[in-house]
Amino acid sequence: MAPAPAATDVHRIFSEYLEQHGHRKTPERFAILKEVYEYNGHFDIERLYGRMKRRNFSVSRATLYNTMDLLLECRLVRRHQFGGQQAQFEKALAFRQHDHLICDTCGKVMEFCDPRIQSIRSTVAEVMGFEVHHHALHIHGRCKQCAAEQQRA
Amino acid sequence: MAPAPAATDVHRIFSEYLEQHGHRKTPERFAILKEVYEYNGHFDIERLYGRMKRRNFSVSRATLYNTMDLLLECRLVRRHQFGGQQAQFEKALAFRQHDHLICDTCGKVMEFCDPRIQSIRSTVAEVMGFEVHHHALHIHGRCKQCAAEQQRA
DNA sequence: GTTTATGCAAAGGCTTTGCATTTCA
DNA sequence: TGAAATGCAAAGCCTTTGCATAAAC
Repeated sequence: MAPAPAATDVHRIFSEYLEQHGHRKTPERFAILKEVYEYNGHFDIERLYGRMKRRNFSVSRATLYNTMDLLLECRLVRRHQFGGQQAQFEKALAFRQHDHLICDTCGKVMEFCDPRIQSIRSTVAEVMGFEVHHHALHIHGRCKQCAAEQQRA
Repeated sequence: MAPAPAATDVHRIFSEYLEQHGHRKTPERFAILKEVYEYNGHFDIERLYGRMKRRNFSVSRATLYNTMDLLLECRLVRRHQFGGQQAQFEKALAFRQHDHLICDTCGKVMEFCDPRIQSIRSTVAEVMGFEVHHHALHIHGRCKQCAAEQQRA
């Protein structure tokens, strides 16, 4: 597992990305980046919006959406569509590649890693002539706790 | 691979499901089922709506959404969220378990099978104490054709 | 000084909901 | 006949867009 990058690394990566693509370095963009990287786990735009407002750095939802696009572009953030209609985000650095377990009973999202997914990717690339960029494996079901609760009832 | 069930099998499965759950057997429901099973590949609600209207069996969008929920419930249909905001559906019987390759350039969705995904499911169930119901593996990237086109340019 | 980003509010797209009408059992 | 399904339109979310204002370069 790669060492967790410091906040300054992330800042630098974003800064260089903006520079190389002719985007401006606005305080909003860096504030959002910072906020995103202080978040553990998944969050949606509304939650991020509320949190930044509470911390007295209000940004508009439009800017949040725009900036998330930039962060996705430079791979500092990942986007997921777990179930509902709103996208979930999470920081992309600092954590090794992982996939998701989704409890359809309580909505909890857990992470897991399995090296076999890498070999599947390689096989697909080879057999289908497909250039793999990324993947998402979602395993749905019922978590341990919910199964236990069901048992008691 | 299980033999492809005839239309009558599917009809019977749905019929029994409706009966056992105290739902009514309306002509709309069976018409939708039939339409869904005549579809090859993925489709969204709007497409299904248009197709049924053209074939002179108009149903409301509301009924389509309601009926798809029933079909999902009895596992005759699967729902996917590939990229955008609208759900994609496909019939669930007649095809073996498969996963999806999504070309982010042209939007095409292809299918593939890999037995290793089954062992991942088993491992997750065992190690995490998770009761697995179903999964979705989406591999994103660029398809052969789009890669070739890119080459020429 | 230009050009790009921000913020707000309006518009958009997909899905759900409410309610009157119809239909199944 | 009574309960449930249908259809329509309105409302709900999440997201995108348009445009005036503000800010970066």
